[in-house]
Amino acid sequence: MSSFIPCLSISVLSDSLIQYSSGIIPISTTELNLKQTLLGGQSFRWFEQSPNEFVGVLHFYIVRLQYENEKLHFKFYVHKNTNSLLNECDREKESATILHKYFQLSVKLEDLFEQWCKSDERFRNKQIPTGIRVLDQDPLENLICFICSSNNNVQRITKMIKTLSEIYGKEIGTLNGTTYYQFPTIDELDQSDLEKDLRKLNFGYRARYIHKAVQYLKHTINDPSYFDRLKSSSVQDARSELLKIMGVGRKVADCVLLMSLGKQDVVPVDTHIHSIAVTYYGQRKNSQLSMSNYNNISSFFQQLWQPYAGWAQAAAFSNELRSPTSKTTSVKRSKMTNHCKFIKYEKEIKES
DNA sequence: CATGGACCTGTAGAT
DNA sequence: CCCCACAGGTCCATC
Repeated sequence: MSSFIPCLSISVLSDSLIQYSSGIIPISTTELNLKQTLLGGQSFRWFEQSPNEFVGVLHFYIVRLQYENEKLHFKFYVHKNTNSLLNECDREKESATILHKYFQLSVKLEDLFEQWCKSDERFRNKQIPTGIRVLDQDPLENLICFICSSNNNVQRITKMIKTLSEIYGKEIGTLNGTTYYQFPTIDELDQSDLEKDLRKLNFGYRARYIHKAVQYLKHTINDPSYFDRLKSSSVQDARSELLKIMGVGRKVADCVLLMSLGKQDVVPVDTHIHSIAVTYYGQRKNSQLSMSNYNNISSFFQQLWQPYAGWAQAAAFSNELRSPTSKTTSVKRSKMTNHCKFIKYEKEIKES
């Protein structure tokens, strides 16, 4: 409890930046594992300043979070020209509300865990960490991030998104020597040379995807409430809409559905979840991730982990991720469990 | 339909 | 030091 205050006293703000609010949200470690949640591969906009301290950008705020003694400390910063009519107390409440929504704190993770333990022995045997929450992220930002994620690693994705924000997003201010930028809006990204420019910035073939996606959303869809519409659509309808976007395949679509459109039961299947299915749940080896295969694995986990299967996926996934810089590979895989379950499930699928 | 390549870039690890 | 495989996939062309 002593380390937080001194830490804050040394923060240096640029002239353009002002502290907007600060406060505390009490929350247990079983409900929130801050590091795994922020850096576990669902968001690419958070940076670890020191152990248990993170800085990122939410809307037009720079947000600083620190977890200590069962409490989430927060501080919000804004550009000085962002005028707010709220008094200090209301700003704190507003900030807490933003975090409450972002971390989806009305979802009780401990209760979900209890449910998952009943159906999955890997949860029961404590092979899955607690406190990993699915973040409710901005749809456009999430979409672009996961378009960038294809055939890529977290380190590089994070760098690309940082670059994208610096080039196209509005500057917020400089905190402790680092300048932070808002994620660009669709209008800010709507530039004729976007692909060419992104290629220069080493986005690779994803430059074309992003350019096409922006063109499509801005000029073909041209609807500010597009993502809101998808939120209130069924999973199937929303997914088939997302699949129309260049660079968005089934996996990216499912990530957007889960992480920014509130579809809590969707289980995105990537190489890691695929290999988890092979290692622990008896999926056939050497099977490539074909469409029917994807459907099988996704709906298997959906059944196994309901409700909020996507949240269980995030927890199960968190151990598997590794950046190319880290030597430590994922957790050692113990013996295969649940083998029979998957075989049985496959049979049931065939019969139905 | 299902399957196999190509696709950008950066880097850890082996040769 | 050079080479190569691989990192939260998707698109496109052929069976």
